[in-house]
Amino acid sequence: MVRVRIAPTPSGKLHLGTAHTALFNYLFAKHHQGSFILRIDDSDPKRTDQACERDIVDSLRWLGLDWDEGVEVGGDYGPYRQSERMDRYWPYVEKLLASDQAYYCYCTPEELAKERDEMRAKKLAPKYSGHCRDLTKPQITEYRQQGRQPVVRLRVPDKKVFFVDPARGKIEVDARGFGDFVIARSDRTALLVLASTIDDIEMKISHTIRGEDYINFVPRQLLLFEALGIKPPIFAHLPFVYAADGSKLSKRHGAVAVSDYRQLGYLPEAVFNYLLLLGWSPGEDEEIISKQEAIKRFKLEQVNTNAHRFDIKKLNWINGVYIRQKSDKELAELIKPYINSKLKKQNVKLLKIASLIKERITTLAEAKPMTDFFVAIGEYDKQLLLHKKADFNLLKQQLQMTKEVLGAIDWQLATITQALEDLCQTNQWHKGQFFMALRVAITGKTVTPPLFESLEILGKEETLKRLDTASEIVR
RNA sequence: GGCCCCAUCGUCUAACGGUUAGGACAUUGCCCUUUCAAGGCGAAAAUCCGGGUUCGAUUCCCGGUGGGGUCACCA
Repeated sequence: MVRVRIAPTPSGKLHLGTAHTALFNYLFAKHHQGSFILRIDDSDPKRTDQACERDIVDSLRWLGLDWDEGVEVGGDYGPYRQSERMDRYWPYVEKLLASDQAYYCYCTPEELAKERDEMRAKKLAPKYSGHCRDLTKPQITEYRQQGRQPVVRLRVPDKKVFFVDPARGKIEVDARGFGDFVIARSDRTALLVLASTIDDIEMKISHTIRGEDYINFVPRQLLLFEALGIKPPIFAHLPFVYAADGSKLSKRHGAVAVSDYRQLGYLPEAVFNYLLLLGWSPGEDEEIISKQEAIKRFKLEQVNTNAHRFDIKKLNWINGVYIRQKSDKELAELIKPYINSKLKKQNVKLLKIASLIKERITTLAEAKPMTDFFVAIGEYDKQLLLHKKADFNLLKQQLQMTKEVLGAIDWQLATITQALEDLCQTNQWHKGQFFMALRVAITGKTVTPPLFESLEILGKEETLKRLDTASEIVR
């Protein structure tokens, strides 16, 4: 039975990198009809923020990465908040102490720091010397009398440990490289290595799929599993997602949280699809791929282990693809939070507007600047009205005649189109010049959705009014 | 510094040891077109370097270089 988990720390909003890891865990679990578990690692109160946990939970749901067990859904292996599991770790420590696989270390932080500095000075890997490994009874008594509060260290054997990462192959590390490490603090609380290992054991995790920064963590965990006499899960590691410049994706790059992208008007399907392409390929030319298809075809073994760079342009393209796949009705709903509030209630208009802008926006937020002119027209430079060698006299004439023609017709797209095409042709006006002038008069801008359709939506009255305004400006 | 991971167009990637090294985004040319898009057809663009193994290396091995990670009573 496949059981995987993600264990984010609620110290920030759901980061794209965490979402990437969550996605791959999700796909792997679903592909194998297994369970995807959400555990919140809030063991450190200083790094815990309710609002962040809320954001993480909401963002995962928004992306469609629903978990089978965990925070807010429950399950048989809870609690799923690490802060509620703190008392579960010490018994394991006692067990290790009793079998002499772990021991108390009385060294002070100052002594340890000094030791590390010395090793660094000698260009050696800084690690614990093993000073308290085999203390005699009198020594222990003396340290206790000095009031020293001991930590607990695992007795690390001199040997190499290895594991097979499904995506990377065999990874071997010499345990002598890190020495006896601390598993419990002097106040008897567990460190991450231990807490995480025990949580995974108790939650019967079969595969831990996480960021590559944890590769160096695995040997320690393996040793812990061995000491505890428990079969370890399979460990797989995903590469990081870096910013476009190759540095770490951080706040100075702007939006780094999934919710930031949601707010900017990206669709969950698009973010899902984009993240999927970072490290996994469908192996054929088509890159737009549905969640169902991804679940069906996902293989951990074929995950690419290169570092990834986040490419906003590709995300934009994918987002545009998904926007175009929406029906007018769906898109109308989606853009509501972004557009001028006066437009929101006009459902008939909105449907037509949605169809007009569908091929022109890459994010939902872009709907606003593109549709604002339907509500009100801003001031514009009268030079904008002049296009392709036109002069103000011609322009005045064009505006006047347009107004007369449009004022006399039945307000429908077909008749509007007919009337304006005819007008342009009979007077032998330059099409580009004439229609650009109209466009500016009606919208105040040179880049807009299609003109005739926009007029229809705007309505006769407002159109004629704007033509008047333009005439005023020209005069 | 020790250890670990990684290395194909600018970016994301594909290629049982044999391909004109394929695709996508971005860039760019043309077409369509009343703007902008969308769409169609093209172009340019890559196997980090050096040794092996092999009839033949993008692919396997070794070394180098580069990038990243990790070495706490943080997570």
